Amino acid sequence: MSEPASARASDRAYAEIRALILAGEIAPGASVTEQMLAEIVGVSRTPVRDALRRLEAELYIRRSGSKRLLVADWSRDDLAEMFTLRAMLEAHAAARAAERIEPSALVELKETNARLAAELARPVPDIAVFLAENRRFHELVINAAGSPRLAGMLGKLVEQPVVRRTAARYSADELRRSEREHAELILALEARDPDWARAVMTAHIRRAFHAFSAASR
Amino acid sequence: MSEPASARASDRAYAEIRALILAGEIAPGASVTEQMLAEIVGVSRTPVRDALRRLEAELYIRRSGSKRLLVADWSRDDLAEMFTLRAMLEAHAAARAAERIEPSALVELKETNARLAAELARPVPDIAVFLAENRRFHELVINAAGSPRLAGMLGKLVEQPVVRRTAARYSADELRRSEREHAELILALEARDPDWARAVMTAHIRRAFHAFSAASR
DNA sequence: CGCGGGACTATTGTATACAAAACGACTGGC
DNA sequence: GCCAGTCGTTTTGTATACAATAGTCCCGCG
Repeated sequence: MSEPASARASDRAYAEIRALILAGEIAPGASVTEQMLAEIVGVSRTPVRDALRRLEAELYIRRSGSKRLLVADWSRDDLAEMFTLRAMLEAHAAARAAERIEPSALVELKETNARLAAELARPVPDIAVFLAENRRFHELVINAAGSPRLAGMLGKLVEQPVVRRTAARYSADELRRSEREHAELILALEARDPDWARAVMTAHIRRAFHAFSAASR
Repeated sequence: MSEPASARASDRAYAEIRALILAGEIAPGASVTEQMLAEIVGVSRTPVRDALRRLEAELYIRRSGSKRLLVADWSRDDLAEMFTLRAMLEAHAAARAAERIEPSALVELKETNARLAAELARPVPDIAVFLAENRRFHELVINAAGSPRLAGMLGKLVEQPVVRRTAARYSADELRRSEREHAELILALEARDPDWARAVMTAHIRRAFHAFSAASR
């Protein structure tokens, strides 16, 4: 990861608090105060407030009674909703990408999926590496869509806990399936066929959703 | 408008700055400083910064070179993108609403569209009233979809300048067409037919988009 | 013993002062 | 005359102090 520990205190606060929530170290539904977060991160309340605004916009945090801060606790329905929205938006992104992707981006997609495949081919694949490459792959597709608003919306959705909490439970078979679906998406993008790309992406995400549902029942 | 001038300074700042941008009183692409905004609103920089975070998340404001603040200047492509995303998301909302809308919400929808129709029937319709009822109508549909994330995303998209800047240029005929489309959507929702509802909403918004494009060419 | 009111406390919201960084302009050298 | 480096100014970022407000707890009264 080796982040340069961004100079901005508010960025550090954002990253750190978000990491705490994603790692479950804060406990979903728990109430937090600006003060305690400030102490954890080691900065004053000002940058923490800044970070909280962002986290609130991204639904990692809610406000109860317009005051108290609660960390998000997603219900099964919430997760289903996220997957559904993500499927719709990311399928749209794939379709747009098919119409306008640059050759260089296609190359990068292939390289990324190759790294992902290589990891899976190892005797004991490192899930974290898989997730990183997977994330990178989807990010490339979204960027290729050339729609900043879409990218912004998806940015908030994609990284949400779902992936992290569940990927560990995916079977090796599921992971290889992902890699093959990525490969097919690349074919669709190369063919510049938006309908095909949309369909592949929709199937890819909805399959992941059901794999997730089954695994976490 | 008669807003109760919310107790929170940051809310006032948010509303006021947003209004300035929407009314075009700040000039798209212009650069602003926290200080000057603070003076305009009559509060300190702190709540202004708070408001700016929100406005930034909603893309009313960008940051150049990761520092300076610029008010958004939407290109034709940006506007097309907003309409496209809105059409997709709101059509989805309509489909979900068809499956789960409450009878009471249906009644409210009818009442809202009736008020909208009544306004159009007057000798000189007040566009502001039309816009308010129109907004309310769409809001009801979105809420009936029962998907908070979807509602959040659309909230940011729907109100964006498009509506305000352009509705004044819509012909009376266009406005009546909107009312009829709303009526058809209500039929689709009553029939609990998601596909129908989706199609009507898609058509409704894409028609509005093209009316807008033609009017602002 | 239960209920309401009021003071206390914890927490958020706002202002101000200060630090760091970025932009711009000026000057000196080449 | 042009480029680069540096200094000053402007603007953002952070800390701290203070104000307002919501939540709670306890006491007194019915």
